[in-house]
Amino acid sequence: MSQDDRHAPEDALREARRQKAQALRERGENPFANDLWPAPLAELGPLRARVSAARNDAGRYDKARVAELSGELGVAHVAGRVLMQRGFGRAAFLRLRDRTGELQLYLHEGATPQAELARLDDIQLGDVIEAEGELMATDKGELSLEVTRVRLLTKALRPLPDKWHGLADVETRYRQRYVDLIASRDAAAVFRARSHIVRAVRRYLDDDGFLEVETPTLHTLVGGAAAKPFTTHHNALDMSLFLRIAPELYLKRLVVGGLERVYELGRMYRNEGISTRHNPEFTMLEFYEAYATYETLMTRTEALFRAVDADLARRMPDEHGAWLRARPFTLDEPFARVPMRAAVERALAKASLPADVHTTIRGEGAPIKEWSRSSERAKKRIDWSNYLKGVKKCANDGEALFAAYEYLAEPFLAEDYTSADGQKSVPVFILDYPAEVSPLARRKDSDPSLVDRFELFVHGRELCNAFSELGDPEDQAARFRDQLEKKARGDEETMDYDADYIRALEHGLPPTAGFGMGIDRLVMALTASASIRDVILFPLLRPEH
RNA sequence: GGGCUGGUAGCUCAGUCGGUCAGAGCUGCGGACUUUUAAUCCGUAGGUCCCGGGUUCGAGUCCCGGCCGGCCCA
Repeated sequence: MSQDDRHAPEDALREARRQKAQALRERGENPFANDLWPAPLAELGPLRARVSAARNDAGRYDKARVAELSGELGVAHVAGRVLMQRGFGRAAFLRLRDRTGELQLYLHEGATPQAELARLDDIQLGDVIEAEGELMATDKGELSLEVTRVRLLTKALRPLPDKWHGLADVETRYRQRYVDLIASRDAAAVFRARSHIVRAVRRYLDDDGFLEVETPTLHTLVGGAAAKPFTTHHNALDMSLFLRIAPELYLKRLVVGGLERVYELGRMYRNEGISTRHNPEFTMLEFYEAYATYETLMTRTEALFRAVDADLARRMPDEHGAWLRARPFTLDEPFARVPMRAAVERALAKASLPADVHTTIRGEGAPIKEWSRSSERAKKRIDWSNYLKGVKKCANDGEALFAAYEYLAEPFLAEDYTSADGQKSVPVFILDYPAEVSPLARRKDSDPSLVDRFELFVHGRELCNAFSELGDPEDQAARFRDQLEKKARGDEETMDYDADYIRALEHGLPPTAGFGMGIDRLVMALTASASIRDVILFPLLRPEH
């Protein structure tokens, strides 16, 4: 505790709690104990599960059935945080939560000794307690522990948020996640889901013979993606370093080295703006598979999504049902596979625009005013001014196709590619990107201006980026040189020339396909979360004060 | 970076046209109640109305600036 805290006037709620703690101390008890009673702890979830057969459809428990089913259980020892408390004369109900679930504690004169009932005076919402008692159901059918012994373990000196509304202030939710996790079941569920999702991703890859590796996060060169890096410095070597923006080039070196199926799941750092879809540090999965193509990886992507979602459904069935309904997309139908050029053409048709807009716009005097009157979409929802600005910066046909895709097609993916019943969007693979915007991908054999690459969009949001890897060291060296030119022209999101990577390629990269996916965005999609901050425990915020 | 929007008790929120507007519920405290489900009932305490200026007889309310958020766009 700092000097300031100690001398600050304490609000009445904290003072009342502090006094209760002091009263305990004066009785020779510790309000911050760690000596639990020696009996082993029963977990609340399993305790509930034990008598689940006594539960009816309305969630009420049958008294007699509970007594029957909990027969040999005897006295159970439980511990957790007090979430609700109702005094009722010489009886009381407490709701207790541990990491596995919640259970009501029922204290009353019939079963609870006077001395134990008196201890309720010390216990408040938010406190951590232990208790002993037998499982029973109340007249109203609420599963309860009929308490014979109770004890405060940890006094909470701060009050919990509103018990009904919880913590609504989003800023406080992000800054004081510990409170959010106590007060909001939904928030806690998202982070449990995240853990299951990450493990399911690992399991999918492990089961298919992929090796998990760890590569450096401190890089001497910028590579593997188009993004601005954070910089730092190593004192002993007096050397500038970049926090990694992608692990790609290291992982492909490992494929050269014979680790033909590798993956890394870890934190990346990009020195860019913050939004509902961007946090400066985020978690990415990359995997590389030798003797595979981007076609292989599309099949894998669908399998991976479905495997992860099925796992989530098994582990969190109740929450998963709610997320499933909240999701604006479905994984039940085949993902759409659309070459970028076709996506642009289709989007133009949907906006009732001429089929050559994306080429005509590059010339002088493009009739944008006339185009924007073609349809509601063209008028209100296509950002012509930024599209035009973007087109002006394009140095070649490839970049122009990409700009057309970005402004004409991508904003409408969610509505243009829907399930058979039209109720939900389907995920869309956009394929065959221009080589100019894909410096690490292999050119298509049938059209060298394009590359064997896809990105996956789930309800219009980019989740994955994958391609058949460029194994030709000379082509790769030329692409690196292009990046240097872009940098010289002022582009801040370019890669450095990585000579060692070229040397690695000269030893021979087997035909390989590689895949990257934002884990945070995957969690957002599966849990129907609106902001990346809802799936990152401690998102970056400006400091308080 | 731009547009819109928010900040009132520990928490959730109301506060009209600038004039008894410093309010409610929860939480806390005191009390009643032996099966509650946001328990109920009675009583009570709790405020830098984000910060700083300005306009005004008078500002939570209007204006300007700042701080910290949210949403959308870049």
